Order: sequence, then C-alpha cells, then structure tokens
Amino acid sequence: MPRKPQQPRAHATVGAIVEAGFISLARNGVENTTTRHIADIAGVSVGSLYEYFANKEEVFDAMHEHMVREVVGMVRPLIPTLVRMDIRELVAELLYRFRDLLERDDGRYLRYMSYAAYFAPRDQIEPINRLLMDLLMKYVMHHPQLVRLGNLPAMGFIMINGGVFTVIRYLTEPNPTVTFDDLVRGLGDMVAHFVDGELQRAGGTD
Amino acid sequence: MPRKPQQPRAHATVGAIVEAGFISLARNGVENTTTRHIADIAGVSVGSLYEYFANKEEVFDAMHEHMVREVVGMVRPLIPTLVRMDIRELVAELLYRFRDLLERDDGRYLRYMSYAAYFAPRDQIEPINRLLMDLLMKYVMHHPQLVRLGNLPAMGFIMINGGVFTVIRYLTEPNPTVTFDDLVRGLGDMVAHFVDGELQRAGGTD
DNA sequence: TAATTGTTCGGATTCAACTCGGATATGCCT
DNA sequence: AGGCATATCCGAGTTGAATCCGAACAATTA
Repeated sequence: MPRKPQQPRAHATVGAIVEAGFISLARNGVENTTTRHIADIAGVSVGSLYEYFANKEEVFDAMHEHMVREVVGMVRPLIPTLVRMDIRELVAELLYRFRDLLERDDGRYLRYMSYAAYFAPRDQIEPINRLLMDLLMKYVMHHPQLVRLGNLPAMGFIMINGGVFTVIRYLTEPNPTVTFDDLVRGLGDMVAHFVDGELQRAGGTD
Repeated sequence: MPRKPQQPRAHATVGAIVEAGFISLARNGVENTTTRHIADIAGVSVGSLYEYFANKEEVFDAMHEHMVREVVGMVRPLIPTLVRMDIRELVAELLYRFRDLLERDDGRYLRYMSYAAYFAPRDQIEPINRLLMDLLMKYVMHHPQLVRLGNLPAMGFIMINGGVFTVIRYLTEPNPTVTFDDLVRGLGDMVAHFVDGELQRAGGTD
C-alpha cells in the first residue's frame, strides 16, 4: 500500500526516483537496475522508494507513464499543423521530432523504449497508438480523397507499429548502415506510394 | 565455466533444459521463470543446469539460438520458390508460415519473441535479418526491373524490421481489431504499391 | 576391475527485493 | 512561538531466487 505524496517534498522525492530510474536504466540496463541503485541516484533510501511504489515494477510503470505523457504532449499540439501537410512531410516531421525526443538527455527515453516496446503491457503503450490513430483519422478527414482508402484500421496498425518500432530499432542500432534521413525518406515513400497506389486502384470502381 | 555436453545423456539434459525454458516462459512469463522451475520441468536439478549454463541468461541465449535456427531452417529452403513469386504472394507466404511457426506448441516461440529484446542483444536477431536481406537481394536479382529501385538497404531495413515486429505485435495483441488476413493483405499492398510507385517514379529518368 | 573423466545432485552462499519500527520534518492550531 | 498530528524518511533485517561447490554416481578406457 504505497502512499500518495502530499507535501512538495514528497513530490520531489517521487520525481527524483522516476528520473533516477531513467538514469540507472540508461547507465546499467534493466538487469543491473536495482532498487538500491535507483534510490542512491535519487538521493533517497530504499525505504522511501517503497513508501511511494509498491515494487520495482511500479517505478517502471511511472517511468512509462512519464514517457507516454512526453510523447503525447509533443504530438498532440502538432496535430492541427500535421493534418494540413503533405503525407511525406507529415511522416518526416513526426519522425524527426520523435527521434529528438528519444535522444534527449543522452537517449534516456530511447533506452527505456527499447526495453518497453517488448515488455510493457499492451495497454500501457496504447495511449500513443490511439493518439496516432487519431491523427490518421483526422488526416483522412482533411484530405477527402483519402476516404476511399480501404482497410484503414489494418493500415493504421501497420504504419503505426511498423513505423514506431522501425525507428526505435534504428536508433538503437550501434552501426547503422543507412542514415536516418534515408530511413525517414524511405518511410515517407512507403506511405506515399501506398496511398497513391490504393487511390489508383480504387479510382475506376465505385 | 560451464562444460560442453559430451555424452548423449548430457545432450538430452541440455535439450530438456532449453525446452523447459520455453515451457516455463509460456506458463509463467519471464518474471516468474526461475532456474528451479526450469530445472524441475526439465526433470533435473539446478546443479545440472549450472553444469551447462553459466547463468540463467545463457539458458535464454540457448533458447534464442534454438528459435533462430528454427526460423532460418524454415525460410532458407523456401527461398528458391519465393524469389519466383509475385511480391504479394511472397509476403503472404512468408507471413503465414512465420505465424504458424510462432504459434506452434501453444505459442512457445511467440511468447519468447515478445520478451526477446529484453535480454537478447541486438546481434542475436541478426541472422534472421541477414537471411531476409539475402532473400530481398535474391528477389531483386530474379526480377531485373527491380534493380532500378533505389535505397535498397533502407527499404530492406524498413520492410524487414517493420514487418517482423508488426506481426509479433499483432499476434500478441489479446483482442485484435483486424484479422490476420487483413494484416497480411495490408503488408502485401504496402510493399507492392511501394515497388510500383518507385518504378513509376524511376521510369522516366536515367 | 581400477582409474579417470563426465554427469548429477542438493545444501550453502550471495545478493537484490521488499518490510518494519522508529527517527525526523512539516504544517496547522492556539 | 510552542506543541501536536501526520507526512516523510531511513536503513538494518527478512525472504527467496540465482549461483556455487564438493561429494556421489555413471560411463568409458585399459
């Protein structure tokens, strides 16, 4: 039964622990991230950690929540601008910003992500998926000709999951054989050609 | 300093341990997969386990190797056939077989895969990437008009990583909103439209 | 069969997660 | 300001899983 922080001091402690979690993860990897490490880096005792988190898992959960909040906070305000863009521009804009976010603070979030992409429970990464799906829908709304695209849920699933993961995978690659620019261009082309191809195919019918 | 099994009995022990690893992982998840569990399921003692594996990590490594071998063993013989196929067929064939493999034995490999990045270092999944890149190259060779496609390494990276991950992600989804058939069709369309689009674009120039 | 080498076993050790009872700080009330 | 209630913090102690180790058992060789 962890308690909720009520005084500013306690809020600071909780914040320090979450931040320490990212730092320890980036420094030592999951395996070697112990509660003691985290507490040490945060400058508090293990006892304090367990005052606010039921177990180590919950620290990771809090980190996750923090990161999701960052991503959502970055993307949501961009949506009105993004929906007016050309599809390639949209992809590029999103990916460059996503990369910058992931590489902030010595790749703190990236490191976390590269673990989280796998072990985080489905519903924890959901907000990001929903957000991107929402963006997709709004984009389609703003470009009426796209309404004819079929199978939007499946394509959204592919583009979102494939895209997000490909970028994470790329950024964690120690010796990438292609540049990030190439990757972005490739993903943009992929999406753009898909849209064109589908529209062409749907052109005659209906 | 774990030793190498030399007698058949020992080989059987090692095999049983690796298999037990998959079973325990599928039953209890990573968190609750202890060396004792694994040893119990394998019908040996913990001591025996440590005779052949320096630590729990190495058991996972062996599982990983086993799985990679399975995948490679499945794909490689298909290559000659695949390279002659239409691109959509190729994607479909590969993905359905991949799914079947992952879902074999109550999703033993799938379960492992969804944790894999947790412990498996980047270079351990490399053989599969290389294999698929190899397939891509051979495919291009067999379809000379594709040689005009630019940026093959980047596109390969995108299609392989994006594809593999999307499928794993889909299969681990508890309540998918689209069918696997839709997913396969979507990925096939994606790739096919990309190829068509690029060829069209490259058509006039050069 | 005796000697050597490979294999298995399970209790002993180590280390990280987590608990608990008490010490200290904070905010509020008079 | 002084004092009380409660929030916060602490870290030694408990628990259990990973790992080690030395003795027992099996196979192989001569």
